[in-house]
Amino acid sequence: MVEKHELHEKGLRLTPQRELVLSAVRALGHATPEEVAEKVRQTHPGINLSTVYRNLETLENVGLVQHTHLGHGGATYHAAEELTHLHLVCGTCGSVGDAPIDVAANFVQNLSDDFGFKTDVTHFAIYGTCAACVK
Amino acid sequence: MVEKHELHEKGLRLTPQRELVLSAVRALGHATPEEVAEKVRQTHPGINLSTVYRNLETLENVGLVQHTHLGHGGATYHAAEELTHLHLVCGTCGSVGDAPIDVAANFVQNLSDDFGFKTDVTHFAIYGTCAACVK
DNA sequence: TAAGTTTCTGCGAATTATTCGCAACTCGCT
DNA sequence: AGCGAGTTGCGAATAATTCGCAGAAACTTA
Repeated sequence: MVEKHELHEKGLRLTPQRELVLSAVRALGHATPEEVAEKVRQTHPGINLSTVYRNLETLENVGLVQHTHLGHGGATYHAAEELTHLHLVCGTCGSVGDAPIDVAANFVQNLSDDFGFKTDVTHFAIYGTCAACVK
Repeated sequence: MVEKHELHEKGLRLTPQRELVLSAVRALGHATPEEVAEKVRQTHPGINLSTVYRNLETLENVGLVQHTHLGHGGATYHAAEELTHLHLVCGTCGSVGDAPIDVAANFVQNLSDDFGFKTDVTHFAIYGTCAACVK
């Protein structure tokens, strides 16, 4: 249980709810708080939405989870281990595709060279139209 | 009055409120609905927030205005003419910097070639840390 | 340029998303 | 076991955005 360590280091506890939220995020790939709650409730109906919100926040502080803004309103969360790709959000159908980070390597380099801006590639969503919707 | 034409073509009307919202967006560069409303109210206090929301939406449909998600929660709006730059959002200080579109040209090309994904460069925000905060 | 039609506006209420306060509970240390 | 601090559930509080309506205004046409 890797996460136990991370949590205890910061005086935090490993509760069943916290574990469930984390594994839901891992299972879902990327999901909104609402979706995480729904997933968790499939096995543990009693869990409160507030708890999900709070745990997502806590897990993010610890670095086990991270969030991204995928366009519309809400944030979506990912497990930290899976942050090895970009998100391609389709404005037409709403789907979220993945692309390896290195497609952006050049771009990130440009921003760094020209503006001193250090891009957090994993945190941003790329907006456009997916291949399926282009037709 | 260029916008009159755009509106009438789609059976829409040019109302004072609509004009005010548009010029507020143009004056502000980029702003949230709330900020637009505030700006408009400096000269015309009676304007309703709902009206601002509705007009931003309408103006966007017509193509005079466009919105972007700059990270946090809400959308921010820009005049269509000014959409010639990317937005570099600093996660540390919250500032929004600009960069010319062509820094991303290569990146956009990659996504198109490799994934058939047509990126809307003007619509997304790039998240990271600005030069000032890197130090 | 007056009348008619249809889109807008203002307003308040309804939604949706997220956060808070608090008492009861429980995790982890001793 | 027992204690103290972090957590949970729950309901209420906020914040952000959307809706429904009735009256007001903007085009169109004659």
